[in-house]
Amino acid sequence: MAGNKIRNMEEFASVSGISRPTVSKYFNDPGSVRDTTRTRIEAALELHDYRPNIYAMNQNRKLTKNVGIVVPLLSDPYFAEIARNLEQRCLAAGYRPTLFSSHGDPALEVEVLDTLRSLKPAGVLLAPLGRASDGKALEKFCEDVPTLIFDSSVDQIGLAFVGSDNSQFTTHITDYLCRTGEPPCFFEMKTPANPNAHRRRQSYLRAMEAFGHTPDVISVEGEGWGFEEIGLLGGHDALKRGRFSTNTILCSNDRLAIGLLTACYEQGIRVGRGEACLIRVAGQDGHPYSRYTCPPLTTISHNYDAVSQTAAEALFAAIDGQVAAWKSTRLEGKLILRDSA
Amino acid sequence: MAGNKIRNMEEFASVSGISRPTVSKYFNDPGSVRDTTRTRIEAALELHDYRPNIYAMNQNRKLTKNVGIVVPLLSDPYFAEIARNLEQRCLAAGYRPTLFSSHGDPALEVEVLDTLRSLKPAGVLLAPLGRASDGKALEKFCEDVPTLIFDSSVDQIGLAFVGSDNSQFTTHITDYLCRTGEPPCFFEMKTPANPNAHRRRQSYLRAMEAFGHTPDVISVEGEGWGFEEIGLLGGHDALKRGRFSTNTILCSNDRLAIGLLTACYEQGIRVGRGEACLIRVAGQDGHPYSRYTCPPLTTISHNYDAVSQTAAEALFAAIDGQVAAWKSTRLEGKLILRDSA
DNA sequence: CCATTTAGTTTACGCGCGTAAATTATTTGT
DNA sequence: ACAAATAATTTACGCGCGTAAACTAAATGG
Repeated sequence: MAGNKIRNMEEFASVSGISRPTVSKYFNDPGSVRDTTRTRIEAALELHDYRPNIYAMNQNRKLTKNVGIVVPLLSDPYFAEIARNLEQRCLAAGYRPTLFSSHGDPALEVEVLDTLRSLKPAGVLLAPLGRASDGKALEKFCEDVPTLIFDSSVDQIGLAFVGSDNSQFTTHITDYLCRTGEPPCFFEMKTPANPNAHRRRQSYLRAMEAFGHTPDVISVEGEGWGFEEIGLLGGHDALKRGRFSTNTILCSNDRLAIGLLTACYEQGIRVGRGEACLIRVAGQDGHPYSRYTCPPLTTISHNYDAVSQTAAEALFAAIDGQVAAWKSTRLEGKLILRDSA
Repeated sequence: MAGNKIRNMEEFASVSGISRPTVSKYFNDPGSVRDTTRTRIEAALELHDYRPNIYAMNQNRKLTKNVGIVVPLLSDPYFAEIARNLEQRCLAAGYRPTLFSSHGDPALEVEVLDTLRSLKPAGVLLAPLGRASDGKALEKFCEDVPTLIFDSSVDQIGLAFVGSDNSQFTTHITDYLCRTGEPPCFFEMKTPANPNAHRRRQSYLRAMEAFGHTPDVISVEGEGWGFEEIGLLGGHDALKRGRFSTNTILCSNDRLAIGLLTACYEQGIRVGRGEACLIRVAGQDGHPYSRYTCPPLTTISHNYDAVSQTAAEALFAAIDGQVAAWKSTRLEGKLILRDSA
């Protein structure tokens, strides 16, 4: 870490007393050289602070160590959190993660995939935009680059899919709400960006039927990824019109619930399970901010750790050449009881 | 976009009827070749869908087109938003932005800078962690790589600093609060991660003095970047102990305010400017979620656009060789009046 | 201790492109 | 139309490393 400027691997090899091809092997996989050799190289590294030129490294390597992580919207703390989690796992596994956000824009998503191609990544962890995605482009990309799809699935593309079991989410929380009070209405976007939303509505309908209740779905207008805003406006409208047939509202996702809670507040409608409360509101996702709504939001949370671990490990296995048939893994969520329902 | 696989620039040059060095020139700067030549190359591009190998490109180029964007915590929507803004500007200017987060960890920040070095970026837009940053490491990095510091300044390192005028923020919103009700107490973290927090406290003290009021600073315990949590716990504690000497609380930042609002809610203390409200709460930053708190948060907002535009343009100018003495640009914030104060 | 396996060394080539120098072709201005 | 200026071509080299082949040295095992 201290000394002389080493300009390339040749020079570093000579000062470390090891031949360049062996040093090269070391940098590709430190475990592939003998202990004594590794020790000598690492001793030299302490003294001379050399790092291989990544451009030269990746130029001819069949496989780089790059891994792309793509999320639909990085400014959504849910995706930011899962991206962070995936990033750490990539680093721990010796890969070089690079983070991309589609910013909610299908055209940008395609551009991101294009950029990613030129990085020649060993693999990609991709959470598609969903409905709005350019399906053909995604499919083509998955043919060229080992890609694991997470969060929301699109056909059977890529190596595999890992996400949450949205049906279980909705069934479970609907069950909870039914057991503890009036059966819930379902508050959602009319044209959701994400396919998970459809699964959740279907599960709500099935669950309500199974429990012998009449479902009531309130679909609000609004395009794009500004869910809080949509929940706020749609919530105001639905509340004013008395659109909710029971005193309990299950939101399709937490961000929508955050907007709805604000609408309730602004209309002076007290939310929660206490005596003075008029309605109950629950969300779905376990959004990082759900703890800090007023009242704190009852929700069913993704298992962030398990989703990212399963996704990362599946990708790494595929990169290591372990072939596996396409499969879909959907992990259960955990109910988080707070004051809102 | 349709056809044959072109393997390298040589092949592409031959199918486009232009010599390779000229094609190389084109890719480095499309404007550097004659119109007729550019047209021919672009026609060939339509047919053959070729992109230069970025690793080979960057290997010998003195300057890559890479730009690093580093923020302290990407899961904070404030940083996510400003990062997105900067990213777009880099793309528009023909650079290849890469996003990094220090995840609130000084050790990770150093690692990020190390990774960045190996990318040989043309420039870096860096928002340091602040107090916890390894100052020596930052300084050394700035000597090696053209770096523009934004959001929070650390000495006089890098090309320049661009951020918000935190003194103006606090003075302005303190003034507003004094004019519309009781003068505010100041709610902050005892050991804030960010130097902006110190500026804000100082400005609060000065402003209160100037207005002839007695300042009251409530500094709560708590380490790290979980500001909402710190605001929640510290808020509960301060409320229970009656630590606030007036009915108005100015928070050092919006995330702290979000936690405090939750604490107020949980203690049944109604917040706002209405009749039935016991206290007023205001924040600082213009956090993306501040619109959705209950009540919606009165705050003073960063000028996201202006900050990122100024920062990006200053960096691009420096990359283009325009030398300029180090300077600090601090942009004014805009008061956003909502129901909380 | 010798035969066998495993790891390191030498030598050599090539990846895809940047870039420089010398030359030739094309565009300007007048 | 011709000289001057500008742009493209040809030729050639090198960047820093991956990687393959043939060889030699070191570890292993019975």
